Amino acid sequence: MSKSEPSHRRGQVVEDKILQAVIDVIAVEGTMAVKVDDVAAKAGVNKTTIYRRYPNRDDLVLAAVLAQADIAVPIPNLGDLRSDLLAMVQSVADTATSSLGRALLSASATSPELDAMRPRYWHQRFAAATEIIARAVDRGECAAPDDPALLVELTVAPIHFRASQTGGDIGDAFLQMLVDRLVASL
Amino acid sequence: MSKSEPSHRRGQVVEDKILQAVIDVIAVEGTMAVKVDDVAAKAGVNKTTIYRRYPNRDDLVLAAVLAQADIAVPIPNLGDLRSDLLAMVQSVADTATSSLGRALLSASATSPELDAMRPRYWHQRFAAATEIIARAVDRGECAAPDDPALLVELTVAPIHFRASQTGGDIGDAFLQMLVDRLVASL
DNA sequence: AGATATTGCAACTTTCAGTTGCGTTAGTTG
DNA sequence: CAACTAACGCAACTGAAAGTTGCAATATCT
Repeated sequence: MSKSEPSHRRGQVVEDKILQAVIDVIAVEGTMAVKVDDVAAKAGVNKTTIYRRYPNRDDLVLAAVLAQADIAVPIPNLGDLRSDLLAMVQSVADTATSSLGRALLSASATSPELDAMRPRYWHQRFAAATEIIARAVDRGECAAPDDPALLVELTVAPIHFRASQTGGDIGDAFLQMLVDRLVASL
Repeated sequence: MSKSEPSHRRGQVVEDKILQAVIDVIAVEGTMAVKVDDVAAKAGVNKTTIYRRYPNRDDLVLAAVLAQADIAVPIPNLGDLRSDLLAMVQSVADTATSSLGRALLSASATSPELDAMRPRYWHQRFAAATEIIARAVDRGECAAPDDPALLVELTVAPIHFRASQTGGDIGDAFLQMLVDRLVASL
């Protein structure tokens, strides 16, 4: 057992630099613009080192994205259902309009691995949101809904839809309207 | 006036073959799988000819997708509100799940033309859907809503959301639920 | 038929992904 | 501190696909 971490690693430092370089590129030019040679240069690392850690370009991009997505989605806790929902919905709107968010969440034009990652990301968010609702139920603010995840989904979808498709305005009025509809159905 | 089309063109025929070849590939394997050499082969045309018409690969794909997008969205008229809405919602689901539709509607910052086209596409669909509702109101099936376009938007968004983000199931049950919620709010 | 635009063809260059062998550096252990 | 070893740097590769160029062949219009 005393397997004292066979880690010979100066690795973690290098890995962080690499993934950060990838994220930097994605945020500005999108996932398609990520070139391994460029990443190596920006990270001050040799191309070979990258390929030693990630079998191919797609896996590299995926790892970077996952590292970003893993920063836990905060669960607002303001003590009031409407406030919590508004904070969460605002957070969704922020990522949906940020260039990094758009790059990460744009379907197609990416790798199958990224496609597989999106559902996990959203389930994470849904879990956070249902937690909000569960707390409100505990406080006696409202009745427990049949399918809280679905309600959250129907609330979040229009935000992403406007951001990625219609280009419609995503302002306070819109977000409040969505929250109102969710609360009304409780 | 007698500008008798300086067209020396045997071109239109060739152009159609090229774009059709691109569409064929997209429909099966997606936009990423489109290789200029392959397209040239499938279209029975030389690679040079393609590059004489389209400056680069992206513009070629874009041209093919835009040509497909111009086919008008049909407005179902089955004489019943629920039936019309279901048909329309089903049509949205079909395009959202087809690889051609995904190519059209995926938000990739790589083509401003596509970005500009998406809102128009959806407004066209919204117009068709509000037409459906307007007819139902005329028939006395329901009251006229404040903002029919918004209702349609909230109905369509979850479909596209599941198709492009969560990968959630888009079946009859889901579509009917969406339509039910729309009808209920009339 | 003759002029001209369009296409075919082949041999390029360029870019980027991914690989390989070997030398070098930096942690780990005694 | 010395030796061992994993991780890294370096350079020169291969391979696939994008994009280019000059010239010959062919279709279309007048």
